[in-house]
Amino acid sequence: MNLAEIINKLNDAQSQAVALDSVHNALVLAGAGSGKTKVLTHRIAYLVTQKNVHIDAILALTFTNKATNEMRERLSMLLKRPIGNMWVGTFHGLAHRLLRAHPAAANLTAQFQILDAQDQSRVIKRLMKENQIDEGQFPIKKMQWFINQQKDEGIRPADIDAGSNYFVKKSLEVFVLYEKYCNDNNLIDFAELLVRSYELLKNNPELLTHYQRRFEHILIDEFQDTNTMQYQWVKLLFNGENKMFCVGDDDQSIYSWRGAKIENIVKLETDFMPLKIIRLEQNYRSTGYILKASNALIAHNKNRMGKSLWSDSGDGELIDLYEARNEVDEADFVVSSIQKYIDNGVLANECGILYRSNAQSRAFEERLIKYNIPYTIYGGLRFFERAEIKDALAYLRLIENNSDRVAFERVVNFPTRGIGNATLEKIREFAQINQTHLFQAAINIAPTLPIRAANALTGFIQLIEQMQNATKNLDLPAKVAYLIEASGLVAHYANDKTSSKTENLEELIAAAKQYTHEDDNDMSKTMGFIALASLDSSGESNMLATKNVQLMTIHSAKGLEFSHVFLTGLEEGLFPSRQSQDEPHLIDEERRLCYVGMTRARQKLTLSFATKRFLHGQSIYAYPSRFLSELPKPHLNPIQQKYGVIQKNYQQNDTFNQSQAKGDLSIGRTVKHAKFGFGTILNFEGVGDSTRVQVKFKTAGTKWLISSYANLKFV
DNA sequence: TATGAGCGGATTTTT
DNA sequence: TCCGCTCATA
Repeated sequence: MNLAEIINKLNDAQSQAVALDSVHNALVLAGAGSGKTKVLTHRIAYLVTQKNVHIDAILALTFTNKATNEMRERLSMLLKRPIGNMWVGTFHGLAHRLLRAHPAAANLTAQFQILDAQDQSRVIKRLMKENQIDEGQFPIKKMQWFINQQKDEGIRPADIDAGSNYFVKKSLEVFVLYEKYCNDNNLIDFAELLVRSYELLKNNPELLTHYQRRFEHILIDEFQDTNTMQYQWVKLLFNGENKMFCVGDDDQSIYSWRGAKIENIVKLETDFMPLKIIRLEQNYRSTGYILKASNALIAHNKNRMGKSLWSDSGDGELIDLYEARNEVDEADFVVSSIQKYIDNGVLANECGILYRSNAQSRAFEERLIKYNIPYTIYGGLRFFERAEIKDALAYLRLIENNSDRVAFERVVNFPTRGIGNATLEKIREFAQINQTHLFQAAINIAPTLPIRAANALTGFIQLIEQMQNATKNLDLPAKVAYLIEASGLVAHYANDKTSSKTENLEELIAAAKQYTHEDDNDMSKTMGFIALASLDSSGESNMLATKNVQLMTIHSAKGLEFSHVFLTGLEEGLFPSRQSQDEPHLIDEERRLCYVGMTRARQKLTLSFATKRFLHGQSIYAYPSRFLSELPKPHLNPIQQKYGVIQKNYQQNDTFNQSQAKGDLSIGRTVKHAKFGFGTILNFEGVGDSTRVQVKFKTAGTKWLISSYANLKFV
């Protein structure tokens, strides 16, 4: 491939980035639809074919497996060869690879296993029960959140000073128990993959030097999504000789609640000098009005790096805006519009229905069914997260490695075989005292048990041993095929005709057949497959090509595009969500989310909101989202409600935060509550006796109150 | 050990 | 309202 071939189809900014000199590190601010993946892949192709950089000297990091797969595919096409075990992967995937390559130096045995979020929760739950920590007071979710948050920041229990905060104290206690459990059982959770591989390099200078020298070029996708640990991780690999090439878009940062730090983009300027900032602002995706409206929206955010998308593809159609009476009306409008598009030749899978929260999908589903339009909903359990799949994998793990505790606990009594809690406790206790693993403990303890329990347990031990023997010489797919039968899983689900569990188990064999094992040389094929199941739980090497209308949250739509997009539920309290209402920085993130949603559309964008919505078992009245009033009116095409209700001129509510009179209630007004004291009205919704008021109290925090009960006094 | 009543909680979820 | 989880019961 020659230079012209690489550069030809790029615009100025893109080719400037691709052919950047060998002196600078780069921050490429790539707006939505500006050809970010193209720049990344072409940069690599440029380095390899023009600068004679060896492909092993390149480290390319993404966040999702989807992005990784796409990049690998495009790269092998550009380079016209398979890229095999080139270091192109997700942060977690490559961290995992490092640990597999050097387990001992990372204080792990070679058989260490990944603990996914579900397993993690189960472990925490057990530990809390064993140590009499009350789940009611200290919810498992919160404990799990606490632990992961610390790890994402690279914080170990020893680094935490709980002070006098009882909740932190207890959380720390759980953290300590959890960490001990993981260390004792060779378990690595997602966050730990990063921390541990970071420590591996940090504590082994010669290893670190090796990788610093090896990776002459480090490229990172979606840089705005890096968390503290990921930033530290790449910073550690940077020695000043090698070059960083970061691509990101601060306006599309929508995961700060998961620990992503937009500030990392700013830190680049000091930590990776000399840095060249390149902006990709030409958009190849959306038509003019969509782009201008999106620009206008995001301009309301403070602290941006600054960027303005433009396009030469013309204004296109105006953005439709529909005010629905309720969520059913909204769904009917959206689905009947889709029907019209389809009738006019638009492919159903080019229509995307986007919403803020999963609960909103229901109304759309019902309408789609009514109109007989096939649809696909994204979200929910993914293939490798399904119970029956995890059960099968647990058998596979146990056969592969008897000492796998998580696997043992999962299937020792599933399908049920009469091994109860009492027996299990004895096994755990024996293992603890004798410093052995559960399977060995089971073997030792079985003869000492009462006859029924002894038989049950011996049955399980023999089952595993027999499966081990039978599968010794089988390849992976045959192994899986054998074990789903022999374990009794297939039989267990056989008479369950309502679910697709049996089909899923069959599907697991297909997944095993497809698994290529090309880039995991440090593991056996079986181990590689097991790891893949944790690291890429989607179970699809590529996004399923469907002909269906696509329904998903805006978060999951990031990175996707549709010719026709419906961005729905644009109501205060829903989008932006109620939880973000008091916090300007959270509102900014909601606004970015809205920006992401809008910029998914190529040709046609339709926005909608409902004045009344049935949510959590009650009707909620809501105002149109403030984001709507931030869009330039000339770019919008308000659509008259189908049932002839007079449309309110919501655009008059230009600044939502300003006082909106409603009887005595007005936003910003000071009130006094008998118990909570003085406060300011932040918001209110509903009418008559069901009016709810949000008040920010000076001392009692922010609360929603029913105004007819709260007896607020105006001051 | 399988089922159902009763409960609390209900944004978003890359790995 | 609806889902997931716990606990009591047969």
